[in-house]
Amino acid sequence: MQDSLRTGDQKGSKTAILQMLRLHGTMSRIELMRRTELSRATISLAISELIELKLVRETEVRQSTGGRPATSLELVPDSHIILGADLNDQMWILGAFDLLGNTVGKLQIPYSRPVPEAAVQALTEALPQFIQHLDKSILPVIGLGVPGLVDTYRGLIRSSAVLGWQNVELGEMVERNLGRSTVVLNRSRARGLSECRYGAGKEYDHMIYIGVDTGIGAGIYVNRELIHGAIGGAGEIGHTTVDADGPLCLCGNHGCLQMLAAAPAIEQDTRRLLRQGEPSTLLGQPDRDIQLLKFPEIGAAADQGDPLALRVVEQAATYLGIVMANLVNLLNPQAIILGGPVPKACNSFVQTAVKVMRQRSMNLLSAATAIRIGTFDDIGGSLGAANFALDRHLSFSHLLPAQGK
Amino acid sequence: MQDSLRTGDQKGSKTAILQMLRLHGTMSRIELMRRTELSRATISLAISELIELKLVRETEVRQSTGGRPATSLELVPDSHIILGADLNDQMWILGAFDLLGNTVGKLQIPYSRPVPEAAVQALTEALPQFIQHLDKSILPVIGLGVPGLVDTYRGLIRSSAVLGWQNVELGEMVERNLGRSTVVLNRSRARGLSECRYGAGKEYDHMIYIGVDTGIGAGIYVNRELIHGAIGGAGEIGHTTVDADGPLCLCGNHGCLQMLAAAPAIEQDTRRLLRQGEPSTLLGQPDRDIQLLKFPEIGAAADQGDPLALRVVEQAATYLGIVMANLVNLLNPQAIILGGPVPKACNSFVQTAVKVMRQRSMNLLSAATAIRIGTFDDIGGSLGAANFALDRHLSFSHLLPAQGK
DNA sequence: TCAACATAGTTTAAATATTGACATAAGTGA
DNA sequence: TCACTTATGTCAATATTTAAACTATGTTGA
Repeated sequence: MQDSLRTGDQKGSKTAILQMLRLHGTMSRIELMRRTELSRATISLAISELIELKLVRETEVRQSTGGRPATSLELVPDSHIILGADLNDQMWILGAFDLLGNTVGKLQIPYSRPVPEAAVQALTEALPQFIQHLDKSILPVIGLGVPGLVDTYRGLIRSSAVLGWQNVELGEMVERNLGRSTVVLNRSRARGLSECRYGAGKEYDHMIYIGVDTGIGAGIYVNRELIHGAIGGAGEIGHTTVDADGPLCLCGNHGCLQMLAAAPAIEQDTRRLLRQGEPSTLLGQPDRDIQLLKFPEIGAAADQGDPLALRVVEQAATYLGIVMANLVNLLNPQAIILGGPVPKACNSFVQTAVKVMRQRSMNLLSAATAIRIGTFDDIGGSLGAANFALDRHLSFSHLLPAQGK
Repeated sequence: MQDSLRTGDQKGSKTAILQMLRLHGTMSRIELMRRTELSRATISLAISELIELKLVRETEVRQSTGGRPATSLELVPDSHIILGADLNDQMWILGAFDLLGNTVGKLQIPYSRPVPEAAVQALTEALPQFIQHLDKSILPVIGLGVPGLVDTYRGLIRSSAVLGWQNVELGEMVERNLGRSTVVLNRSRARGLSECRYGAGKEYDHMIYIGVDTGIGAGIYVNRELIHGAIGGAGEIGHTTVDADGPLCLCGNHGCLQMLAAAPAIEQDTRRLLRQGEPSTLLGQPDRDIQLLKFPEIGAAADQGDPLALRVVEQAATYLGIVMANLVNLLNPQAIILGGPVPKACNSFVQTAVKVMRQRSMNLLSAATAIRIGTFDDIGGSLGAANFALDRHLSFSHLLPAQGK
């Protein structure tokens, strides 16, 4: 788990090419030449061998640009399988994926008690049967996306409010039980990585993912790779202070973003206003239990113009928009991907957040920033975690014929 | 100017070794082996040749750790010279540096009129004489650190409030006049790069530089390299919104950090309170012209316990501290370097900013973040710009004997 | 004091990787 | 059709990298 910090060795043109195709998708030989800074001859030779090895394949012949048309190349999707899992407080979502990010297997694994041992045991018991179905070569790594602050370099969950765990050496526990190299990262970062490589962000080299669910998490991607920071904690956007006098957060500070803009905040504000007697279509039948009102319904009401819901949603989205503006000024991303159920279920939330972001960020930077809604649902975390594990561990050395150790 | 995005080609062990020594400083052969992921043999051979070429030298023999002691290696400082310049609204500060970051020449070049042509002309006229003194090999690049929003990939100043310039193709202008490859970047990012490589940040791989002067700018460094973002605008921290109802900024938004925490804000607040008749040691003689009161004096008064000055300084530092806390949560840096005259001249400013930062960021992340005061004075921008030019352009291919093109 | 061990660095032939230069392929437009 | 453009293939020549055996220089403890 505690490899060096570098992602993917650059040794050998074949490795470099595979890495490039994995991170950036389809490319022609000429494009590979430019991006890898290798010669045409080297690329040509290496590609022949990789096609021979059935790791790469030609797809379409493109439009001519005035000469011989280029041929697109991509990884052969069904040559190898990678595994990833996304953890929440009730279950794992385990996924198996090919090298193009397609899901080839998915399984929900509930665990009995809210303790690390139970979670690890459930995963350990379920995995053998899960991978039995997959007759292809499964790479000997697994990535785990978990909520909370994770020291990725040590596979250590430092602290997770969602799980109620502290200092859990999850990486080592799983590695011992599963016998495969294990990489642990924050699940928002994992979900963002799947968007970055295969989803809404796949056109962008520099992007930020923001997941809005019961909390708010983020991932920052530079050149399609995740930024970690000192201990793997980069991206804790949910604890950005947006209102110094705001409500107390579990982290000990006041006015953290996720106390003001995540789904629970929207639900609470809505209930409070309803109790104060404000009119709203959300009341419906008179015996309606306000306590059962959940976000999807509120978001839908806002999109349909219900004034109360709209007001609450816009308030929350404004906070997010301010943080997004700061992100734009600070990191100048090509795109921000808004993921998670809240942006997906509520268009007015997104509209407001983006409007505020555009207002409050520098025009020149804002103009260079695209906004997209996340592509993946609950499988995104597993896909991203699996990819991250591959980033960290193999760099395809396992796929190529052995030459020396 | 519009090379590929990659920094430094990885071709050849010698290039990789030189790059490693340049970015990370002194290292032994074994450490180089680990960080470059090359074999001992390769390192050993390459180092021999590099010593032969007088590009690398052995320095001390270290303490033994239970076996043969390692020998430290570093770049030979006086083998080559790089050039950089830092622009403000009145002059260039031109510098020449060796490969260890030592200043071997410095010159202030005022320019007559506040237009790009005059600035470029002044630089063009002064340079030949400046480099005449330096009898060593001067690498054919120059880096320019300028205030404002810079599209680094195009050498274009998009917009600079300090200079009053818009869409100036400075890179091309200078390149044409000087006949050397020119790289333009924001000067705060340049100043931070000098701290990152040679100054207060040289122990850290992941750091953030914040310069507090008449404005506030920043640079973000991951693995000792500058993060650019989509158009080179990453680091515009001065326009972070910290008080949505705050004063109007030149950028068009309200409550930007640099309107509340930079030197002019401190000066204005102090004057306002003095005019309101608040007691302070700053008044001194009764005929004192309040309008002439400048930051260094206010900072000194705050450090000596003057209540008015302290109050103003602490207010400004609190805003900065909030932004620093957000930076810690968002990027999890190993260190934040506070540069520029304000932190340097006023200890209480720093104390307060750090205190607020520690309060408002996640404990686990804050505990991993060191705070340092910048090392360099006005030469830092030139040094950083020169380094950045080397990062972008040569990667030492010019230093090694030619083999092919 | 000396053997046993630990860490750092060198040398060699042999294996691998990369390239320049030239050849070929497949399109466009007059 | 020819002249031109862009993309790709081939191969001998060259450059780089490595495994493995060896040398060098320290510590530790009987």
